[in-house]
Amino acid sequence: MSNHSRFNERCYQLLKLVPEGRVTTYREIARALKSNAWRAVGSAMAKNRQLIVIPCHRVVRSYGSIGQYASGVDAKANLLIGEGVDIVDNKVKDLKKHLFQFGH
DNA sequence: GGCGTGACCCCAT
DNA sequence: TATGGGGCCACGC
Repeated sequence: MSNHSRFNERCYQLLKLVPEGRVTTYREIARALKSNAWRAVGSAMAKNRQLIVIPCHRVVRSYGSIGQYASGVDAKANLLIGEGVDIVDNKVKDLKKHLFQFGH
């Protein structure tokens, strides 16, 4: 385990584990890191410049709202829909169905 | 070495 | 059912 990594990078590594058609939440990532820094997780995503390598479009809010995205919420919604996630009015229709958990 | 900021969360009106 | 406000943490200046 490299606890030497920056918090941001640990978020990215976790995010890479989320497969297509699945989503996770800012809170789940923080929880997986044994932290309550959901805020910091959001900041980490915002600073992500490698949109292709790091699929931050698969991160949504706890209530299912898709939140924000560097290229706009519409792009985020379309990407998710393209992966098979049901999106209605910028919200995940059935979060429980698509939610990927890191095993806790 | 302190302070503001942000792709958030949740409860109380 | 909609909003408001307080709280949480890492990062950069």
